[in-house]
Amino acid sequence: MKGPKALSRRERQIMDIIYQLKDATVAQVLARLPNPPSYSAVRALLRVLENKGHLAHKQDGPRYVFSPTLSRERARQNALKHLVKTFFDDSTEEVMAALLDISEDNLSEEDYQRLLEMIGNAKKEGR
Amino acid sequence: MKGPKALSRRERQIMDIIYQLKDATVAQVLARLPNPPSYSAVRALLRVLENKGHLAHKQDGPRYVFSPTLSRERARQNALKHLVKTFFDDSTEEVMAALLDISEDNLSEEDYQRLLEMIGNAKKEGR
DNA sequence: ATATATATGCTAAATTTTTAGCATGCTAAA
DNA sequence: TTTAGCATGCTAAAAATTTAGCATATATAT
Repeated sequence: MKGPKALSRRERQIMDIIYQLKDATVAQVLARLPNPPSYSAVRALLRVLENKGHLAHKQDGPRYVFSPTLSRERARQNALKHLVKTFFDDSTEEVMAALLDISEDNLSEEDYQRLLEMIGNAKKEGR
Repeated sequence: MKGPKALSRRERQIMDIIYQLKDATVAQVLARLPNPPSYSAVRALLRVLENKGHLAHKQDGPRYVFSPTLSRERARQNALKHLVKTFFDDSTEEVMAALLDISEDNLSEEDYQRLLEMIGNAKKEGR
């Protein structure tokens, strides 16, 4: 049961939507897909993703609710590592700079304070 | 020409490779592709990406060197924003935590110092 | 109880992606 | 200069993805 890691275009879009929502019904996915195809098409894709082992579903009343099989934490780590390697030469500092750049409008005094503390703690523990 | 943003599986793989290398020849891309196809196949994909406006090439001696049309900075921002939204609920702090987590083994005392300074500066300017 | 709306299961077709192959040109070395 | 080695341009087939449609079940409201 070896799955190739690389998802197709639609599969990737769907996984992203579900990671964002934590879990989702067919209708929720459909509503968020760009150039949305038919309801049937979305169901087919979800079935494919489930067969590939990327999603699982549970019944919720009359409908299915799909969620990722990989934990959010692991998925995050993988995605972040890939990003850092692809766009930032594995430089933590450059990522930090970019992160502060895209965040700055939304950060309060207290937010900055917490960020400083986080790094302070990491510094202590990480040695 | 306005192209749809969503790339196919191979296209995405190739773009990632080129973003990582800044620019690349056919051979370089081929060498890094998982389950590498033929040389011809890679060239075809590069041509497609160029037609879609994602890549441009310049001649370097006998061969082509391909590079992204979108600036590294913009590409970074887009990718980071997408990641933060998809996996971190748009929470800067959670991203920071994850970043520190995957980085901690590689950070020196001085690195931490610089990170603290960066945030200190952002705090000042960002208000 | 019946009609309506919304689900899923399954199948097959349309489209896109991915790939390889052949022809040709340019560079470099014998 | 002739030849071997790579490079590209182009074309078309193979494979995978993406899509829609029909049959059927189930809940909901009239």
